[in-house]
Amino acid sequence: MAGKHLVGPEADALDLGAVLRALADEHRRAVMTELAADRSDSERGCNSFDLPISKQTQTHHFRALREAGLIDEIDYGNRKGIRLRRADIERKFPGLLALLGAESPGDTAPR
Amino acid sequence: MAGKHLVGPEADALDLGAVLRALADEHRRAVMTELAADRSDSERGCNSFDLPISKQTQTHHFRALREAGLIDEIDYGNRKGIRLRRADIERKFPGLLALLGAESPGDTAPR
DNA sequence: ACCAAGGTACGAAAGATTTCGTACCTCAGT
DNA sequence: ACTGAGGTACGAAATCTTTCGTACCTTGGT
Repeated sequence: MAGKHLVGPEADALDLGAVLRALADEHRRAVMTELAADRSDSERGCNSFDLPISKQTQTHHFRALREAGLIDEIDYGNRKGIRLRRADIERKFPGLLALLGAESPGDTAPR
Repeated sequence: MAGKHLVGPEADALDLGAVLRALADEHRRAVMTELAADRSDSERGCNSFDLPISKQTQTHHFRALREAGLIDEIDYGNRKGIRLRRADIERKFPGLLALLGAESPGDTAPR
């Protein structure tokens, strides 16, 4: 029951185009924003995100995030764990994760 | 001959989703990478980028960049100028432009 | 006044993406 | 061994994007 790591790209092979395409989708970005906000980087269940889409579609999006190299997926057979690849992302694209939190409210400062 | 500024979103209204969708396209990202690399932020002609696509498609992409708030377009009637909105982008999404240069070669450092 | 170069508008074709229905798999608990 | 919860595979519909053809506009130079 150790859980099988599903494969994604190596840390060095992270591709900016693939990453940006992954982050361009609202649902995937919502997941990434939540993950980036949790500095403990603990593993999370896939259904701990409150996505308003069917489970088949969730499978599709989590796979897209994994194939972009943004998360690890751990397959336990009848459930799945998700973990942010923070170190790999920070090494290759420093500051990217911080941007995901930057669209919080309260940015309406007068210019 | 002053040139008319075509409208884009206000600096405060830059939206991360729109920005990431704009940057997800290879051609648009190539333009942005070139613009981000030139620290003088001088105005450039639209055909000074070596895009392997028709001019109608270029019109489409430059418009997408403007509507995302990433560039200003200045219409001179029979030609058009492009300028990076560096300050606005940096204020709202600090570090984003730096990421565009991060996919240069030479990142193959041993881990 | 004409023309050529650069650009846009509109519309259509081609290609990608997102979404979900149906069917099936895997494990935990009974 | 059965069931239920969580997840995947495959395929199809809907939607969105990218691309370009045709037609037209604007300016500068002849």
